[in-house]
Amino acid sequence: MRELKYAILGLLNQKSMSGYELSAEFGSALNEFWSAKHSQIYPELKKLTQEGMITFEVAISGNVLQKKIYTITDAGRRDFLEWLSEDQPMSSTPKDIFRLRVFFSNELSDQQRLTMFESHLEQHKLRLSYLKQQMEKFDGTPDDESPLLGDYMVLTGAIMREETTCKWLKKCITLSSKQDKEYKKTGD
Amino acid sequence: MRELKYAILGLLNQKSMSGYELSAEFGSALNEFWSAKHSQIYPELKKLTQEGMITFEVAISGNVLQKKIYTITDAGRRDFLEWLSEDQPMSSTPKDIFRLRVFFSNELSDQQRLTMFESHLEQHKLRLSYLKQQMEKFDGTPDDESPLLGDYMVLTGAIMREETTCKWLKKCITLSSKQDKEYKKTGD
DNA sequence: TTTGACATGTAAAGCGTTACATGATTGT
DNA sequence: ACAATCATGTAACGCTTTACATGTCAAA
Repeated sequence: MRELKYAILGLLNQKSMSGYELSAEFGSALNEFWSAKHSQIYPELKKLTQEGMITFEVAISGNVLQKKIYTITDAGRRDFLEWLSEDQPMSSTPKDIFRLRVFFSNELSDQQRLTMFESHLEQHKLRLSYLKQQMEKFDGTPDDESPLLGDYMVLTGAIMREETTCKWLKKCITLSSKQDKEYKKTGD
Repeated sequence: MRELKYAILGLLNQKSMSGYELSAEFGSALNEFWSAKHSQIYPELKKLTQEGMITFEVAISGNVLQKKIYTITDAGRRDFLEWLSEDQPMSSTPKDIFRLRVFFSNELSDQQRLTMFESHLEQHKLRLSYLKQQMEKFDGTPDDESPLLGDYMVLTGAIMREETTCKWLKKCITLSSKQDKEYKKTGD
């Protein structure tokens, strides 16, 4: 599959940069749908260089510190574009450990279950507000020619996803405590 | 992390079954948020047996075909319940190869981009209708005591997620072709 | 002078998929 | 007889994370 390969080629197709900078990209712009540690990136860059997909030039930061600035080659660009043009079927639902917990949550006490949902709701609310703040970097909606449109689309998708997750968690909280109030009023 | 371990323990906590049956569970009920092939399940069952989390009895189907029916032990149940009770932070966004493609999609022609979105929209619509059909197995909303509630919650979440994905894809289609109509009318 | 960011690598271990391998049972 | 499903395993390969390992640079 070599998915990391194409993530890297895609980024280098936008702009030449070092492994460290690529690493930073995976931590910011792409973080919403991809990630990779430097321990995976550096070996992949080595491999891509050997395969002729990219080349590098050594640059100096300060006096001696070396960094390798990688540039995509024509072969690399061709390969990347070919990959991008393939139509690939929808991938299977990704593993989700939280949903696994929810599936088994009838083994928890009502209180524990509620706490679990509320804790996650708080975290997703926070994530949502961060994403909305990210949205401010766009000055309106990019038009269909803009190279920013892809970025805008994935951010929009991420916000919609988080909003839905929050709604779902609220619904789960309602379902968990649905009969609780009546129960307690009668029981106490 | 041993997440497969807890997925298996959780299932065996509901009901004793064979590796083959566990395999089938991963293909149906849990498929919305977890999966595992038999090549991963059998070694894990072996390991869990060695660790004293589960035991098995050999049963015979037909005349000679053996199957191992696994049962969770008290130690296994304790371990599972402890894991379930831990409060774990929200996990980072899973890798999504389609969103990676969308991010880079400005390199595609308008037509290619549109086809990509439309193809995925069709697939997600199909998935959504399948999930809605699955929902019919529930006779109304399970109450908060029901062991079915977790199942109901994850199905609800999956439907909400697919609905949002469809909405997002439609939005992407609009954004891709936003200025196209005007453009073509003027250009032609 | 010390902290944090910059910068690049390797090693080990775990997780996951595909492929290899075998054989019984049931229904057509 | 044949196919589909039941049933269980191992091997090889690739991907990902965590930890190990080293050293520079800029700012406080």
